[in-house]
Amino acid sequence: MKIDPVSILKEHDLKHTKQRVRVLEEIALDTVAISQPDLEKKLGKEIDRVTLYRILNTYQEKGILHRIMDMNGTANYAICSSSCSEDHHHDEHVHFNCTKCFKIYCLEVEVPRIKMPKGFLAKTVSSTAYGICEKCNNI
Amino acid sequence: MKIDPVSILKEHDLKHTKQRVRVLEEIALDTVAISQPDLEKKLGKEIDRVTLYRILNTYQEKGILHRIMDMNGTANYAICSSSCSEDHHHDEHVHFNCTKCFKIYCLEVEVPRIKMPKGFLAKTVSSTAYGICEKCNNI
DNA sequence: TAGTATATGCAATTTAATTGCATATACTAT
DNA sequence: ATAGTATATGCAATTAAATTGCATATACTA
Ligand SMILES: [Mn+2]
Ligand SMILES: [Mn+2]
Ligand SMILES: [Zn+2]
Ligand SMILES: [Zn+2]
Repeated sequence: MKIDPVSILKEHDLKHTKQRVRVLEEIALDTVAISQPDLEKKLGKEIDRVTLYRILNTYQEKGILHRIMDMNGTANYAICSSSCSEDHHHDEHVHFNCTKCFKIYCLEVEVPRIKMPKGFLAKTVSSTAYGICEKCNNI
Repeated sequence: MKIDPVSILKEHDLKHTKQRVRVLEEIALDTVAISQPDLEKKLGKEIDRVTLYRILNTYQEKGILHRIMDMNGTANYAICSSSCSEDHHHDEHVHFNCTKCFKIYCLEVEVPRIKMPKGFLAKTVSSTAYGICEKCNNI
């Protein structure tokens, strides 16, 4: 899937600023999710820390990015599927968190349906597998 | 299941201190997991913040508690099933995170088996459902 | 091109987590 | 019961993460 930051911004009625474009570019570079700390490092002083926080929040609200928390409570971000919108995300795929390289993959695997106990009404389910990723397996 | 802090400490070769007992008591009060911030509030100045961090860490390592991260990256703690040990946790049940009261429940539901793509080796899978809990449903 | 709305950067706060060290406490051996 | 040893605790200091307020810069509209 090709990412065009500029048109993504247009589609979501967001102003076109170089910081916003930059963040999308950086995240689109790799297919795996990127952690907020890594993102900060990559961007260095191109973008103010606070601005980055704000951009990531807006992107998440608008359905441009989805946030995946890793086992340490660190935020990771990945591009949403094209069908996500402000009101509703459609990113119910399984995530894979490598315990060696710590990368987080968005797998093309649907989150399995889970039968809830009486009284509990599940709206979304998140499912993360922890283990060794394909790259780390081949080393 | 009845919780006896003192014997739990014995079983795991941990020194019996009033702070450790206190933490276990507090967590055992409710069947739902308790968040670290809530725990801090409850304990007030009975226990130093740093000590609490350390106690929670050792309990987790020893397989006495398991940690569940909520959607905001906040740590929540719940008693482990009796079969958990230092080397191996057996807490692969589904968690339910209420989006209204924010409580986290350990459900008696096994995490479903997920088929991994070639190359990915899953060791554990975590599964959390978000929605409205039984209590909030009845209000 | 001027006017308006909002995004950005910077400084200041607030909150969370970690580290080092002196003292207190639990357990062991006598 | 007591003394000796190991380690848990509390406190102070650091480090790191996140939030807020506000002045200025920038993008879009008319
Ligand atoms: Mn994903
Ligand atoms: Mn649990
Ligand atoms: Zn890996
Ligand atoms: Zn609830």
